[in-house]
Amino acid sequence: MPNKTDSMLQLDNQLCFALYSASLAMTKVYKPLLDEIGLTYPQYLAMLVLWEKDGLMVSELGERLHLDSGTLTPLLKRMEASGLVSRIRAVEDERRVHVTLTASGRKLKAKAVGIPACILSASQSSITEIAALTQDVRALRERLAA
Amino acid sequence: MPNKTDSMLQLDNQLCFALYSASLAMTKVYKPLLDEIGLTYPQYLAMLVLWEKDGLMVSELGERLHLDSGTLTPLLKRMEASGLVSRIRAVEDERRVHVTLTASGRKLKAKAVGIPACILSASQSSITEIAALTQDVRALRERLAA
DNA sequence: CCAAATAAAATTGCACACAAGTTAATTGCG
DNA sequence: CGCAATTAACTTGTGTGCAATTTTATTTGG
Repeated sequence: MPNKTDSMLQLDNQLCFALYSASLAMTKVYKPLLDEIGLTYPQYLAMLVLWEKDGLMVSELGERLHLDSGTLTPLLKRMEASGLVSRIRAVEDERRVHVTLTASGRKLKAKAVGIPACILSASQSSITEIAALTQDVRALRERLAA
Repeated sequence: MPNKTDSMLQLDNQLCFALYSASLAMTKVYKPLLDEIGLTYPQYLAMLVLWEKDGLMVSELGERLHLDSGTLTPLLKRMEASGLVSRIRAVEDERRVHVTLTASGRKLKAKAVGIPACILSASQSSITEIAALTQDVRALRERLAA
């Protein structure tokens, strides 16, 4: 007979699995859209940050994305290799590296503007629902990270 | 001045990023708990499935976790190497591989029963809130995968 | 002023995810 | 029956995530 312990360990009762699989499903929806503009999904997130505010340090980008330099350094090197950003060591403090969009990187924004609407459509939800869920999930993340 | 296009491309308005960072934050909360019982996070998810129903084929496990054999085969080999499961080719159809818990793998469930309560505590939320959010996120995943 | 502490990136090693292609077994159709 | 199509798992190659360590630069305390 099923008991409370079993129920707690059931995959389908796990918020962690819902988040995990929803995040992977989201990545798969983005994949064909991002392939067209030559970005991976984490690279797209980095570009969103840089389109908002250019010239951030690696560590500032990391705070924004909640990722560390072990993840970002190779990712940014690949983005540099594909001509989207420049990585420039700061003259006033040579430990720091500023990540700056190239002209090509800035122009890419024009090709990305249609993506959010595609995702909204794929989600088959209203903007209101999505906004509410976004807030709930963000609030959860903040409590988990506290 | 900020316009609608900019707003749509803002990182903080993106459900995708909320899910992505919440899922990674969740993994970090599990990490120390799973380290104690020698599992990684995806391995823990696989064990949840097997504790519910043992002896599944690789493809059945994949359907349950929404992962393919390219991910599962090496993961299951590592779990086999650590003595938690056996991978046994079916005699009636030698393409199939059944994944079966070892005695050690079954015993591990007793060490894992406390984990959900730890996670609930870390989430600083009520069971009701978590259950509701789980349903919303699961429903989103299903719409995205449709 | 200089050694120790600190800070920012980069590096290394491991474990996912997943696309694409391979191998081996089974099925189904003529 | 024979063979093409299909299926299940495996393999290969790329790109994350992240812990742990290293490198280089700056700051700080004595």
